[in-house]
Amino acid sequence: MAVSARDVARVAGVSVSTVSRALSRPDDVAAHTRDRVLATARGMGYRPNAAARTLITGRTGNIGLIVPDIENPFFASVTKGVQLQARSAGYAVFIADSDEDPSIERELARNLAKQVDGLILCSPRAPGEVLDDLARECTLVLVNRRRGDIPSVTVDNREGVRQAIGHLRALGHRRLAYVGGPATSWSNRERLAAFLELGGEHEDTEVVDLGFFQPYVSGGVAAGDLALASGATAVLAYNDVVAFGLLERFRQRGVRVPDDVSVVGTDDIPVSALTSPALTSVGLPLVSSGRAGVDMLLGLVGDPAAVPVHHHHLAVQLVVRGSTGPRDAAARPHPG
Amino acid sequence: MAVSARDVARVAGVSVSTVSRALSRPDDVAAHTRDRVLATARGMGYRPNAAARTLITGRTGNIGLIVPDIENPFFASVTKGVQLQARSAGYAVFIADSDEDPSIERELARNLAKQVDGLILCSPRAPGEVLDDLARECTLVLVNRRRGDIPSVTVDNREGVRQAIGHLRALGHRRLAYVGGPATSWSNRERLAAFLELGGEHEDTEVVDLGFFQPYVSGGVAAGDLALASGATAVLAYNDVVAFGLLERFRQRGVRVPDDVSVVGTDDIPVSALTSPALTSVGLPLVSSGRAGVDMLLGLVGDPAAVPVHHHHLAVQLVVRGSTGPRDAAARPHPG
DNA sequence: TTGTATGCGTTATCAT
DNA sequence: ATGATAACGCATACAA
Repeated sequence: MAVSARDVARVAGVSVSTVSRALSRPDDVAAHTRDRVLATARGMGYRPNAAARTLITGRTGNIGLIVPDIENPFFASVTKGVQLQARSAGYAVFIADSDEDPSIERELARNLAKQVDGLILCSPRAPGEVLDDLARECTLVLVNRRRGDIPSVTVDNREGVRQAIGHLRALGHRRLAYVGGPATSWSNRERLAAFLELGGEHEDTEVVDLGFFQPYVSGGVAAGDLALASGATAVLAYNDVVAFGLLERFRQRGVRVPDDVSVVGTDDIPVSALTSPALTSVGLPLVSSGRAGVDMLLGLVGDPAAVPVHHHHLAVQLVVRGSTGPRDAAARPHPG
Repeated sequence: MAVSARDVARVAGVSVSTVSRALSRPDDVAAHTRDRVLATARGMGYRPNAAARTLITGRTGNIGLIVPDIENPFFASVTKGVQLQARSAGYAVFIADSDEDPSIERELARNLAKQVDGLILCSPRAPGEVLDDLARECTLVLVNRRRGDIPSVTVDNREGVRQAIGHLRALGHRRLAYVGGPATSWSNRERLAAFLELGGEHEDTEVVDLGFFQPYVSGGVAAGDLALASGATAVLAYNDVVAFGLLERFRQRGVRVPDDVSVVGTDDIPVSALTSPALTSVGLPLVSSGRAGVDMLLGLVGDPAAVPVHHHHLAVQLVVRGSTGPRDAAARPHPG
């Protein structure tokens, strides 16, 4: 059986409340008593029972994180950030993987809600109304999504698209295509809108929306032929994984990247530096997003009177690698 | 404020005990009473307080998972398996990321121990004594590592090495090199030993141990030149990420894969299918390992009298892709 | 400064 | 079959 505060009290010759105080409010107890109690506690390997403490204080010292797929490098990186920041603040983290099924995220959230001080929701595809409901039920922070006044951490998708378009135009590309993610994805809606609007600002540049695709390699493979048929010389993909699918399909078709067509991904997940060619990508601060989400959440739970409207918008930075090149590269000599 | 069993009892016109029973042991309550109570509870949005329940039952309904780095695809996949199996069993999972620092894993484990029914430890590098200590303090299952009588889920590393060597010999390779992971890694010790022993069984085949390397891309990059200098025509890497480093360094050096040298990775993480060339890899059942760990753990907590010695050894399967080819390929014409 | 007493929300024991 | 009551381990208000 585990050692309780009562055991420590008995051995140290004090009352349970003194043991409790010695640990949670050391200043309220005499120095010598405190030292003796703490020494005894340590010697006996005493660890306060979290359940009992939670029952009375109402605080758990835990936070919850819900992601669609922990195997997806995007969410793995966000999770990393959450982990790092939570630990440095002394919080433990529950994590629930919805396995890409938005319909169960609500239930997962409610299950966790009772055991955490707050919840971080990284849920690109859950219906907005579900987010509203959950925000009413528990302390909530959205990551990579914004919905009304729910506290959220987002990235500057519009600026990312702007950088990508600027980069491609500087390389001479004048006909650009966008390979979208799921129609229900919040980020995709933002990026698509930005692509059409910002692309349309240039008289000499045409933009093509190739439609919605699954956010997997298969989605990119499926979009590959459409991209070629569109006449675009450069393609921006919803995310890096879709971009990998494009690279794969282009390779199958004998289309060279970047000589024949340039490809830009989004997210800059760690593996994007390793493909061949390495992927030019709109770099999102994934780990930082997780950290910022924790900071925001702890700020909210720390001060219940804090203004519930809070948004954090993080900067993005295009990372240029081998998958983008000049439009006229095909006309120049190349190895092989 | 949240609705408690007391509130439900008042509304339903019964006692708290009946509310409790209606939810946890429905058979002990009259059908019509039960239905009324359950309907009321649902209507009021009642969710039992986990902390209070834990306090009296001693069970949390949670399990803990400790991994060195959630951003590493290997651990992300294991985590996925843990998630899936835990959820299907109605358990929530705490996850702690030690950020590759084995010295804090013990503390992470102890922090979690109080809030979980059992712990899954995926810790390739923690000292064995730490594992022994933890196993004494809480219900523990090791994944991808074996230590004494601590319940564990492992994969057949030896068989994996055997398949890799067999594959490479079938392709005509007779001088094989092994690029190791960290000296402290349990898996690496297993694989290295198997490599030296199994390779030595063939009169006509030489095996070379290139030493220990960091389990990152940088480790593979660092090993690349040694591999070439060793005269080996095929290289087996500690894991896929190290193999990526080899591919990168070989590309820099103008060495073609698989024409000039063949490369085999280990783990078959999802991204290994996406590189160019795609990576031949000893496929480990990562998701299944996580699931098996949960099964084993729940078996242990379900029956406290269960025999504490339990091991699960999972099969591996070499996945052949583009990074391995015949030894004499260089002599044949090739594109370019 | 320290001890005593109360209660957090639930389950378990014992009456009824 | 149901209700009253104690107990889980701790934190806190209050008394000393």
